[in-house]
Amino acid sequence: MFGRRRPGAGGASRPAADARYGRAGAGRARAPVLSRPHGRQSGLPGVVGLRPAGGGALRGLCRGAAADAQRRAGGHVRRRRARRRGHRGRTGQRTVRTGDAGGSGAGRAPVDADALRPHPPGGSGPSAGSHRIRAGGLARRRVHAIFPRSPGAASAAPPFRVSGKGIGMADIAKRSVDYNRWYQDVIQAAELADNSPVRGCMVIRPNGYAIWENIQRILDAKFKELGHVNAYFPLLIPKSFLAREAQHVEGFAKECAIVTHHRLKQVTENGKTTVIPDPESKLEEEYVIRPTSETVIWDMYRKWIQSYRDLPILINQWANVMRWEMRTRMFLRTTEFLWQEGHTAHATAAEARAETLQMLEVYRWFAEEILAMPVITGVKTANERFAGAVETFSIEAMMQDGKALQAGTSHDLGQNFAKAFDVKFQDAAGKVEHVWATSWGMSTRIIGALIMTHSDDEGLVLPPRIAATKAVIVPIWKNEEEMAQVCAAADGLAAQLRVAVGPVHVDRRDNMRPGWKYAEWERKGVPLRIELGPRDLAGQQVMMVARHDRKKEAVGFQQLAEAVTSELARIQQDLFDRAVTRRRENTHVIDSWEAFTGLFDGPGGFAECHWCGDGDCEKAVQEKTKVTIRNLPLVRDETPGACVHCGKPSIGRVVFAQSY
RNA sequence: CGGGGCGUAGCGCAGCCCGGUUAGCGCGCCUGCUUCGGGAGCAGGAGGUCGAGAGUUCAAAUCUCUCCGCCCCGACCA
Repeated sequence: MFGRRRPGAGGASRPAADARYGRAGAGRARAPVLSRPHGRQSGLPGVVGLRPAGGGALRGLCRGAAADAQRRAGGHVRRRRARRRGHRGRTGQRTVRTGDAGGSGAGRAPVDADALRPHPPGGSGPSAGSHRIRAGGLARRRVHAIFPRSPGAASAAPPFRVSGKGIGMADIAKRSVDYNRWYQDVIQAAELADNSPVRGCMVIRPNGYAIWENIQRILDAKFKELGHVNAYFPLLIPKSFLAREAQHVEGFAKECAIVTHHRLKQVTENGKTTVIPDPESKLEEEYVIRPTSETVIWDMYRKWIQSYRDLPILINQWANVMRWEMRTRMFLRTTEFLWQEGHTAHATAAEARAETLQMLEVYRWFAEEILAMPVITGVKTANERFAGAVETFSIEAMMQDGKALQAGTSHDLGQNFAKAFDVKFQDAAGKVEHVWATSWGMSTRIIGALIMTHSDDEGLVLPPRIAATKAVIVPIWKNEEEMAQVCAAADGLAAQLRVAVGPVHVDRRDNMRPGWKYAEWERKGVPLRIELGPRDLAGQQVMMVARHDRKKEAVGFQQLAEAVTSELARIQQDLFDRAVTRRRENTHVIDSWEAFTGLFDGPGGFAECHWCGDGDCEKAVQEKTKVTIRNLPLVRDETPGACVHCGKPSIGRVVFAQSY
């Protein structure tokens, strides 16, 4: 994810990773990330001989298989046609998009977007003598006046903007029927993102951005704990910079947006006024919108580094980047995306390698502990290496359709960029040498992975640790008096819960019924729902319902904070366990080509196979089956065997899968 | 960038083939009343440059051309 694959030849065998830093398996036992590994990584034996790979990249043939799967299941296009036909052919019966028995949609209740917005104090005061509460805009404002939003409640305002029902109301396609459609539907239904007027770019909506903010907050804290600092480098990169590192330019040249002018000019043609780039403002040196920042950063590092005393430099940047992709998908591949890119400079190769592995471990920790997403840490093959890297490491996750998704990468850049940008330092002995570099990144793509790891046919499912709203309280009432009592109690409980578990929202909208609210919060992935009605109030208890398994439990007011805390922990663990189980069930040790093609013609998943280490052999597999080597796990079976494709000797198993 | 599909109200769609009053329907939205423990009911109402631009025509959502966008497939990739 961090970078372009290196298009050209790979290096010879590289030192392998220290197994300490990788967790390949379900990895309940975690390697702590708390301290920087000190000392050198001694040279380690090759994980597998990574041979020089041939030139041009061979790319994601993997899509075809997904397409097949989709065709099998009845694809998008067919679905649409069916809908159209349905309208024409069947008398009066509309074609319903999913299995919703509601059909006519008669059962949809109204929702008011305004209900949760703070109302201006003026003009919303209760008017004496009026007791009309429930209906109508004005009356609704009175409700808010009766129950003013407390400062506490306001500060814990939901990241979910409660929108009108018209938005995100589309039924969600079933995963089993149309996985791609389902993915898009979930994003729409949970209001995570929307298409923008700019091709291939998305608008990240508040619900989606809240997830990104949590990702930023948690990762940023971890980076800083490990000694990194943040900085910001410019969006525009002089075109010539890209050309400095041969592999790098080859990797990125095809998808750069280029700034050529600095001024627009109004022109009127056939009575229409429009704007064009002013020919007189053409730039002498054109700029490239960064596809990644290695070049600008290393140009600066040259100025900042003279002696070993200036090292290491451990800088991270939170930024947007742009890669002109042919085909885009929300979060997974957009023309512009947000990410974090770390760029470090070191005095020794060993230190750089240690940093690379340390950050890989950070990503592993983050994916597994925070996102409840099990990942395989490993080394990329030469074919899949970042353009300009000596070695690329990745974390790979399995999505619910069995395909792999690279969720974070960490690169050992060796001295490639130091040489390209002439960054040298003098060591303690007075010797001048190029510095050693790393870079590592995680992007908004991880949100796509998060969606595809946990969500279900009802909508988004979020692990509590990354969810912006941990729980939502739905008060239930029949009349004004009950409403007052129930809402007051809900506010009190919410205040306690906020202290215990963080953001909690009280959904006091009075224009929709509880059932509607349940469905809405489920779509939006809030991990826990707490129902509180008059009967509960009488018994001093609530009903607590988990989003992911709908487990329902009555909890007394006194035990609530504790119960919610432990229930959120249970949810977090369940989601992780569920994902681990799914991965295990869809991971197969495969030793014959027949079994290999059988797996990927059929259900798909991960295949642990022997591989000879030859890049051409890897490409041949890809061309035949659309399956690629995801990585060479840091912890893996190193029993010798025969390559699953060509039969040549192999010194260990690697992970094959179709990928996003 | 090649192949296919689709752009009509916030969402989902009909109308287009065969050009002709004020462009319809469901949901949502607004107003009122009744409702409220799993997606409420009735009544009234608002909302449209028919993706954009040219062209043909007395007349274009409808026919022609160009462009833009979205979706699927291929190529490419985080």
